Amino acid sequence: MEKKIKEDFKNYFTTGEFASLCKVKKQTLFHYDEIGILKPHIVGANGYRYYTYEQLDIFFTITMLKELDMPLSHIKIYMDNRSPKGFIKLLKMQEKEVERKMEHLVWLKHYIKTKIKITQEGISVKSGEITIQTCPAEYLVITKYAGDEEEKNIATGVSNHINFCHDLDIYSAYAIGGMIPSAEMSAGNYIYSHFYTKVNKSDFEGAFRRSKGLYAVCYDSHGYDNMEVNCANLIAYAKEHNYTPGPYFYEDLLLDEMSAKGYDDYTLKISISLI
Amino acid sequence: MEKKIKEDFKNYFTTGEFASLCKVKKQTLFHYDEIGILKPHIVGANGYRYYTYEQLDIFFTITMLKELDMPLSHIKIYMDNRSPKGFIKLLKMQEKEVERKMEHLVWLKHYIKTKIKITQEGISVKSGEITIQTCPAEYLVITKYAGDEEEKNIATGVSNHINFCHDLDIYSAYAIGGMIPSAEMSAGNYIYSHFYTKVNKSDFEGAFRRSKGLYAVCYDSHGYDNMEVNCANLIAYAKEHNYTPGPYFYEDLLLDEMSAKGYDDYTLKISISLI
DNA sequence: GATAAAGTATATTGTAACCATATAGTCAAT
DNA sequence: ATTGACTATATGGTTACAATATACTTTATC
Repeated sequence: MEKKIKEDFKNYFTTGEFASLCKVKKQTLFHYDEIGILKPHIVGANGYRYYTYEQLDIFFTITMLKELDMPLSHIKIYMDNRSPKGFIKLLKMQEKEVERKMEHLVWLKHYIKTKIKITQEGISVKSGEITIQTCPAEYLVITKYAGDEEEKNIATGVSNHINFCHDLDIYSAYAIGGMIPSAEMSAGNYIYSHFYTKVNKSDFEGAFRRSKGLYAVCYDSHGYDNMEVNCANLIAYAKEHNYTPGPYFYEDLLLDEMSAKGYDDYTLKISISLI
Repeated sequence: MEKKIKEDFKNYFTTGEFASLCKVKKQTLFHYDEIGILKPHIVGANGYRYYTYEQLDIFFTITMLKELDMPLSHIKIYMDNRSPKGFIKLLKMQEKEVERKMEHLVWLKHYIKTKIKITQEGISVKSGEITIQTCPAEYLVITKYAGDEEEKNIATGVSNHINFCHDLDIYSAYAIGGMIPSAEMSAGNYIYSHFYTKVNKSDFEGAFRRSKGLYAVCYDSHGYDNMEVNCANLIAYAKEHNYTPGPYFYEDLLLDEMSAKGYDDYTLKISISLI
């Protein structure tokens, strides 16, 4: 009797063997058996599961589908209605899914690279010091931030800006920046007039072009507290050197909560064009 | 008092608002608060959570890390020890992760395309009919399947083959094929001598080259049952047409359990070179 | 100013796709 | 015959939330 069983199942894999070939735990196979997406080809009188080598390919295909985020429940639905034509249809859908994922990864890579650049700039600066930089043109998606004084608050302004960007499918690695009219500043009001998000020219037709040229730039690695002073310093600096300060301060956040602990350690960049 | 609270929190987002900007459920923010990776900037006396717009960027960065399969627990560890330099280190690691994922997707795409091709061939064939095909050269990773008769069983042979392929980092979209010596076949034995996996020439230096040229090919869409008959027919056909049959039958599985329900609906392809 | 509608909080349970562990039966080898 | 290796089922745990229930706050409306 023992001999007989051995003979019968010689060409099959036990759960452990099959799992090892699949490079997964036995548990996974139990689970797949239970939910019915990959049942052993036969089950012995002893309750042992026996798999064929053809089933290996099924397992790998299931793995592929899983990697493309298809839930096992959907795989189950497919398996219950499987057919050669259905399989091709499924594969073609997955092919598109792969392409979507690739595009997303390309975007992610760009996002990461940009974050690295921003953070490196944030690390390398001296706080409070004013420098003159020749900046290339930059493109900004901007939204006005005004409304009557009563309603005015940064949250709704930023919210509007974010929604505007989302509607345009724009998700930048840059934090939201703020524009402060230098005229208002001179009058003693540090008030945002616009919020912006840096984009590539190609990302949005109607992007605002921040012209290239000379900018007076000041960094501050102690958060927002000295912003007014920094702005005043920039204006003073411009006038001292016989430049006319441009109409807006640009406020950029370089180091935020992701690398600094608390508002007081944020690193900000303020720039104003020199004319 | 009410007015006071309103004033205080005017520039903050409530959980719901913040969630909507992040395009997630409030629950997610509760969860992040609970595990400590993204706590609201302040919590009101009423217990309400208030988030700043700067935290949006944190949320998106966390999302990015999550998409690259970093568990929230690791993100938490990072957040507890965060620093600008640490952030750059993290980002550079994620950049590599993106590249790994892209490579995998390239492979996946190839895998899917190959599966489509195989399945389409499987669909389009007429069962039992013998055709002559001019086949291009193909490269196979092969492992011998012999040993003394006692130990001989398909499971261990296939297992050895799989492990051999895995060691070479070869994961083909092709199911495992079998080579049957035509001499043995003529003697009445349908016995595999080798198992093989189709690869690209570049995948493996030592790949066996299945030479290009004429092949007699027979498909069977009713599983393994008629294999011996099909092989005999192929030999007969070759001789009839004054060809010498090559040394091996190649047995390929085109439609398996992934598209067919049960052994009897598998579609197989047998080919033998004509000399 | 009262009430309803909308939003927020906590707490509990549920989900997917397993993993870990415990207990018990089976098989293979000495 | 017994040991060690393997199998089975069953139960609880994990991650990253989602759904739901209940209670409290705030906002909007009459």
